[in-house]
Amino acid sequence: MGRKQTKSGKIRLTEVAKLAGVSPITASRFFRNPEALSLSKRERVDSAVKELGYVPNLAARALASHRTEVIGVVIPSLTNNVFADVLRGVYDSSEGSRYSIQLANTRYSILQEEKLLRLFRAQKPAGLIVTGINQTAESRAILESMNCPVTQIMEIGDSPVDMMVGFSHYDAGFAAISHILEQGCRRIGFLGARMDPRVQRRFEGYRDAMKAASLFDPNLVVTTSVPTTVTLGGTLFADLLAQAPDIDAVFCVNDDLALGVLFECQRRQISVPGDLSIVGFNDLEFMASAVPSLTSVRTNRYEMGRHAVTMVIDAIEGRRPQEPVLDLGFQLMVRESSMPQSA
Amino acid sequence: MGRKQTKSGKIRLTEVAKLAGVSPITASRFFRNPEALSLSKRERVDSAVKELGYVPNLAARALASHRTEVIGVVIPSLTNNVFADVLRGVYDSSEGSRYSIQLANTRYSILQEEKLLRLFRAQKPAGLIVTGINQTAESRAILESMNCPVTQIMEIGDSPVDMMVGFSHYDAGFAAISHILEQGCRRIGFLGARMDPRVQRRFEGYRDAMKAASLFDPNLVVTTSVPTTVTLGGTLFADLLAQAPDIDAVFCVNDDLALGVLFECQRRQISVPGDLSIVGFNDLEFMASAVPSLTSVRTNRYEMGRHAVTMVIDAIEGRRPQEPVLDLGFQLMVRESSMPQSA
DNA sequence: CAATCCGATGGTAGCGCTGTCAATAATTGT
DNA sequence: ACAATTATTGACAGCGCTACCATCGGATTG
Repeated sequence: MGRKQTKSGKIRLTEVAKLAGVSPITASRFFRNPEALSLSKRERVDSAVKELGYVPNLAARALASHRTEVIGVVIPSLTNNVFADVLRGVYDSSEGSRYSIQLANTRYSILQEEKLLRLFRAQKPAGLIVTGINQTAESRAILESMNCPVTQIMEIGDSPVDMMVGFSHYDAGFAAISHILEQGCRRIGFLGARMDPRVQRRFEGYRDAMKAASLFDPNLVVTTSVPTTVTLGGTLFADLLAQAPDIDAVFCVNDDLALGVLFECQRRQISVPGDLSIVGFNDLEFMASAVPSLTSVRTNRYEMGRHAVTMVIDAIEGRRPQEPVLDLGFQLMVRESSMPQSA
Repeated sequence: MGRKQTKSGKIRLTEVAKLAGVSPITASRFFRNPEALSLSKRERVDSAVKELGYVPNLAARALASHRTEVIGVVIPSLTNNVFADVLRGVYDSSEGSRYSIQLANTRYSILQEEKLLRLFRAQKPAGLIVTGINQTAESRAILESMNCPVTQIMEIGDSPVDMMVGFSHYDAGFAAISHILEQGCRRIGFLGARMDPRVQRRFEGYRDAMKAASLFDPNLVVTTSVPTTVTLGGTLFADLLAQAPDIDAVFCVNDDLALGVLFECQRRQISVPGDLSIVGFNDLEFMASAVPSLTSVRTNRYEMGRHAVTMVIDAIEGRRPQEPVLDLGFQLMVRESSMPQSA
């Protein structure tokens, strides 16, 4: 594939153009808008590119054209499975397009997010995807000044910076509790770790559902700011049991905690769902596989990633959606762990 | 922070220099090597930058300096927890440095990898981190021609492109089997999914350990090219039982499979470790939490990410390690699932 | 057949920054 | 005190590409 690029002769667009017998600008157009060339020139440039092994210089392109083909993606965590799925959607959607993805990780810090956005600004990205709706005022200002399409993902709210894809965590939390209540449970515990804004809203759904049934009790709530793990699920559950020994169900803000609760139940010989119902959140793959299988709230994370990228690319290319906020909803996946009668 | 950057007046380094009363080149040095400026100029430039809200143009910088401050990272999967940990190390190490990370995902395809490397070449990254040692010849050629430090991660081998951080998957597989044999098991099954090169080498460790004990039997091996899931662990285990009902242990190439096996055992009332020992690989967090707790091989993924970045940055800045290949080893984490006597 | 339009192509002029090297100021040794 | 050295600073040119027009031939039209 192409003659070795010797030290002596750098291959620039000019060299390609010379070999193809066209002007540099025509060679340039070959990459950006090949249809604009006549067939003969297109072929001549094409073979010159291959012959010389030409590699375009992205920095020069960006400088001259005042834009890049980078879509920035800002997420709070790489370790969290939830974002892995979103990212899979993001990368799947961006592949095949001309755009490449630049990832940044806030570690759940809005100050870090602000810093990263500042960094992105220097890169003049073609588009941006950010997580959640709780940016600092400064972050919002940066986003608004950046002059490129922006999509907020994971949740939806009233005042999008630009576009949004997500679902209502409040509604999802509320729906999960409603389901548990329907199963006849009354003392429903709440287990929360890393209380980020979305988890907070799930809690509010829990709280309001419980209040509506006149069953809310602060003793039923155990939370921590520590990052989530399966082991932590067991620990929090032990704390909950100490506070409220009479619980008959637990709602966990994520599936790792739920699995930890299940293991702790096995350790303590607590029968699930006989003695205790368990409901998780996110519907990770293992939930259906556990014994008993674990109820969870399925969130369409992969689709979220896909849509976010598609919306951004469409907007970059002038095809703005008529509706800037896209609600992907959620599905309650009812399984053995919350069906006492089926035990 | 800085006056709004109005449409009319673009803020370039020139503007900053003018306001600070220095030449543009001095202002430029302020960013790249502040110690070279006298204190007074440094302060003047600093306040001019803040006053104008100057944002450097990275493309111009890259074009003029012939380099970028991007480290490319090529991994096969985003969904796999294993790489999430590596990436955490990568991002942790790169933070605070001047370098930013550009991620690319091959989806376990070496052709996709080749394509991505070609793309990276156009960006002239400052350094590169790639997964594994099984690149295509073309990929290797690209890596070698790229003229920047390269670190191969996840495993180690004989002919590094440049540098390496990892461990021997063969040794790890061999060690896991040796441990199971020591516990008195004889019919040890092997469960493998997505047989990538590293998984393949774990298999070779299994095979040789079994052969050394004259216990190898093809009927004990069940593999698939399907990506790994917990559910798949259960399915493969069912297949294994059908092939070899007399097994007394299972070695799973990763922890998801191991968890799936555990669940399947619970479903079938197979006592672990009484009837069957289980050993996983990677030592994900939940392994210690499961009931019974699950034996696994701990791999130092976070450290791998950290070291890879550190080595690359050091090499970029001229501090090459004396030893280009770094073996991070592994630890066998023996837990209840492989200790029959303790049951 | 002139007037008009359109598609294909090229010339010119930078984009915003930094490498190189020379020039100047500050510091040191003897 | 003066040369030699070292810290600071600046002038100039140009990185490789594309935006912006201008051009030019040929097709279309009335």
